[in-house]
Amino acid sequence: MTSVSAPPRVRFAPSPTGFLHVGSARTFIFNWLYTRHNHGVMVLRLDDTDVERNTDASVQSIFEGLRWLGLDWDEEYKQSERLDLHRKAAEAIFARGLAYRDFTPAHVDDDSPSASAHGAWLFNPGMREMSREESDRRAAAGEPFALRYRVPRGEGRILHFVDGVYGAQSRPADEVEDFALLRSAGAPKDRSSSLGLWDGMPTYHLASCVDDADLAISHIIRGQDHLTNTYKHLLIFEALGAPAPHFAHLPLLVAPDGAKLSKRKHGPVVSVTTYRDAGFLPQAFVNFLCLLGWSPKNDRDFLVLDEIRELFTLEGIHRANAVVNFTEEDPFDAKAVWLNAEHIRALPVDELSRCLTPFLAQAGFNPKPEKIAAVVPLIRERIKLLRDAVPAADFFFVPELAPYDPAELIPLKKGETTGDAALALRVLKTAREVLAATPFDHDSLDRALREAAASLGLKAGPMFQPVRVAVCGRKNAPPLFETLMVLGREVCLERIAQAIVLLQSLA
RNA sequence: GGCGCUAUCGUCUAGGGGUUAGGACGUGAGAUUCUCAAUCUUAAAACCCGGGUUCGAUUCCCGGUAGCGCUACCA
Repeated sequence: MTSVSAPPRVRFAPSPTGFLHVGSARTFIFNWLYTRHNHGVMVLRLDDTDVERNTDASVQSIFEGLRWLGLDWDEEYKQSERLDLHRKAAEAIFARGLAYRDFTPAHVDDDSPSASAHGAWLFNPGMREMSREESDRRAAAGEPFALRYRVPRGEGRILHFVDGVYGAQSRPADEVEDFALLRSAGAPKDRSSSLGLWDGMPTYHLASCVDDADLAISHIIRGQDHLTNTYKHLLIFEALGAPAPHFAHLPLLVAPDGAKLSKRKHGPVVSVTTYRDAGFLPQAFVNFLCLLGWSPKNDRDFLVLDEIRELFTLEGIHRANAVVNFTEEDPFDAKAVWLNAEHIRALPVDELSRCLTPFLAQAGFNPKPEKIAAVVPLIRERIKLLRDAVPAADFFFVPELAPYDPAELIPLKKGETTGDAALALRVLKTAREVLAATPFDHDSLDRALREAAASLGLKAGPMFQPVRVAVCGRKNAPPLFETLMVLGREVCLERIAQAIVLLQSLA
C-alpha cells in the first residue's frame, strides 16, 4: 500500500519528417509536465526509422523548436543508432514463434481503398501458416520478406489496458491484424551482408516498443491516434518479455474544419517557428497549448510554467479533440494572442527589452538598450505580439519621420469633416514655444501644455492631437508626455517645426 | 466497410440527477482617459437528436447522428 514507486521514466519521441508541429510541441509539453510534476526522468528520442522521409534539416528544426520552448530533458537517443537492438529483438520474437515471415511483395499504396472494402484485413493464411522449413528455405534463397507478428487467434484472448486519460480499454486479439515488425529488405542484390536474413528496417511499432522497453520507459503519453495501436504494442512488450508501461493518450489538436492539423492543408500555422517568428513568448505559447485539452479546473487561464507543473495531472485532460481556432486572415488563435499580451505585460522591463531587440533589429533599428528600456513601458500594453513593437514604436527610433497625412494634424470635432487648420497651426506654434522653455519632466510638461491649451481656449484633446501627430507621425500613440520625454526636446522641437511647415503648405 | 474514441456558448473549458449551467477568449454596449491601448461594468451566447431509468435528466443506460482515429511493410 505504502510502497514508494520508482520515479517515472517518460519519453517524447518525435519523428523528424518536418519542422516541429504544434501538436508535437503540445505532446512534448504534456510529457514534460507529467515528468516534472512527478519528479521523473525525461527522455528525448528521435524516432527516425523512416529513412525515406527523415532529414537532417528536420532534426535541426525540431531541436530548435524544443529549445525555444524552454523545456529540458535528461536523456537523448536516436532510434536509428539502435538498429541492431531492434533486429535482434525481431529475431528473438521470430525464434519464439511469435512472428513469421511474409513473402508477399510489398504493395505500393494505390489510392483506392478497394482492398479493405469489406471488413478489415487480418492476415494472409498462406504466409502465417507456412512451415518453418519452407520459410527458412525461401529466406535463405534471398527472397525478400517482411516479418509479421503472429497475433493470437481463436483463443478468445482479450487485450486490455487502463488508459490514463480514456480509462479501461479492451479489444479481442482476434480483431488485431498481423502487423509488420520488420519491413521487407527489398531485392536481395541490394543487400550487402552475405546472409541478410534480418536486414529489414524495423517498423515504428517494433522500434518504438523495443526502445521503450530497453530504456525502461514507464509512462507513454502520446497522441490519441495511437490509442488503437496500443493493443499491438501490448503484444510486442509481451513478446519482449517486458512489462507493459502505463499509457495515456492525448486528444488531438484539430483545425477549425475538424481535420487534423497538417502542413499541406493548413500551412505554416502548424509550425512552432511561425509562432516564434511572429513574436510569441515561449511561456505564452506553452500556456496556450496546455489549455488545449487540459484544464487546471480553477477558472484560471493565465498561468506560468511553475503553476502549470504543480497543477498538472492526467485527470485534468479532456477527452475530446481541441480546435486551434485560426483563419486565413488571422493565423493565430485569439486566445493565444491574448495570453501572449498578458505574458508580455507580466515581463519585467529589461527582459521584455531583450525579447524585443531582435525584432527591432530585423526592422533595421539598433537602439541602445537604455533607449529600448525607456520605450518599453510606453508600448507594453499596446502590443500583443513582439513584432507589433515595430509599428508601435518605430517613430522613437527613426531619424526622420515617415511622411504622414498633414490633415491628421488638424483635430476634428465630432461630425465635422474639415477642421480648423489655422487653429492647429496656432497650437503647434504655441506648443513649440512652450516646449522650448519647459523642463522635460512629466509634471512640468503636463502643467505647461495644459496651461497653453487654456490660453488658447482649448481642452486638452484638441491641444494634444496636433502635437502628438507632429512628433509621432500618427494619431494613435502612447501617452503624450512620456513620449515627448523619451524623444527629447531637440527631436520634438524639430518635428513640430516640420509639422508647422507642412501645415502652412497645406493652406 | 470493420473496430474504437468523442460530443456543454463561435472557440478553449468547469460542472454534474434538482444549478439563475460557471469561467476565459472573442463580439456588442457603457464608464474612464490627451488619442490608442490597458482597466472596470454590462449584454448576447451552449448542454447534438431519440428512447429508457427516475418524482426529476444536460448529467446515468441504449440507439441514432456527426466528427475524429486506427484498419496488409507511415509515425
